[in-house]
Amino acid sequence: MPRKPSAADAPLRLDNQICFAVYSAAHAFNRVYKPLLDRLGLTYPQYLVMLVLWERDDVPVKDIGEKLFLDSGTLTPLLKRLEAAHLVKRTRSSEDERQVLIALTPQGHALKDKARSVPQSILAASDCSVSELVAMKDEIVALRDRLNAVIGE
Amino acid sequence: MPRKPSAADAPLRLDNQICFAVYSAAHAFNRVYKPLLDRLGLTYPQYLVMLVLWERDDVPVKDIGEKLFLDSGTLTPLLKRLEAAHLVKRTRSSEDERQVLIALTPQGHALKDKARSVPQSILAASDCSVSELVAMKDEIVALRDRLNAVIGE
DNA sequence: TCACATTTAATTGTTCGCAATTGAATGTGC
DNA sequence: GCACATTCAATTGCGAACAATTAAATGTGA
Repeated sequence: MPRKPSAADAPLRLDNQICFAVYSAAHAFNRVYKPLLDRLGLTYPQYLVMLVLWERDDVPVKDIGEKLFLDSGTLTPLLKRLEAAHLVKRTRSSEDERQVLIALTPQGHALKDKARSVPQSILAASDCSVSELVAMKDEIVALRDRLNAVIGE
Repeated sequence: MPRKPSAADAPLRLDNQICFAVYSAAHAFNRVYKPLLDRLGLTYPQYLVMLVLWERDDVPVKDIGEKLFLDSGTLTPLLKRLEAAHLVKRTRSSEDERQVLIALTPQGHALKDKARSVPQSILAASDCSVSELVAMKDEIVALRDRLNAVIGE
């Protein structure tokens, strides 16, 4: 027998879940990015790694992982693919042989110029003012940091 | 030679990307959910499918996909795992043999009661008022829908 | 009716994402 | 100096996520 919607079920309703909003928005972003990044020969996570490296080059895997909240199980194969694409070089640090330093190749540096049009296209797809987006971003980052604080206890 | 931060690079800076905020928040949610869902024997995407089915049972794969923005390449193996866990049953529709209908088993129905504590735990981890979360959720959903609108053109 | 397009799941192959483990390098306390 | 713990990247195994293709069922137009 069909049950009428119960108030007790409200917390379990899909449309009431902020996590699903975030989850589905992440996928929507990914789908908007895909055609843009295809032209650069990058996936979205690879693009994030490149953003890190364009800010600061020659960093250990661990640093990239801390900035992107990813571990070596994700980054090691991803970085090997970037190396196979001649965008980065992986070399063991001579000071600390445990570390692997990731450095951009000339092609990796050059790709930055081709990437400059990407944020503009995303902004257009968002159909939203910059100030609104910045405000949303700050709220989402604050929420993320509160969630991450709970994990680390 | 180290370059000083250039204003022209601001759009490419990781911390300025709303997409990264959303992406990393989704992962943070997933990490908070993991221990809660482990007790139910579900992954987060499986939990989303169960949320859909707890609202309405006996639906074709396509309907689940439309609600969750997922395709059969993701859902078919996921639903087979839920079937292997005895939470759902997959049967071809007799009216339209192309469709596979997904129905909850008694265990699948029963799991709903065990899941009721999950949203409360997430709310606590968010460390945020319900009204703030609802406002954020609505903004994120609106953004997601604008992004999805761009894709479908 | 019959050729044709459309719809629906399933399948294949590639790339993430993470838990758990491994192994080498480094740091430490005695 | 030496046992011990810690750090770091790599590896393995599993579960998404999606593009592209396949195959079967259904719908449509002439």
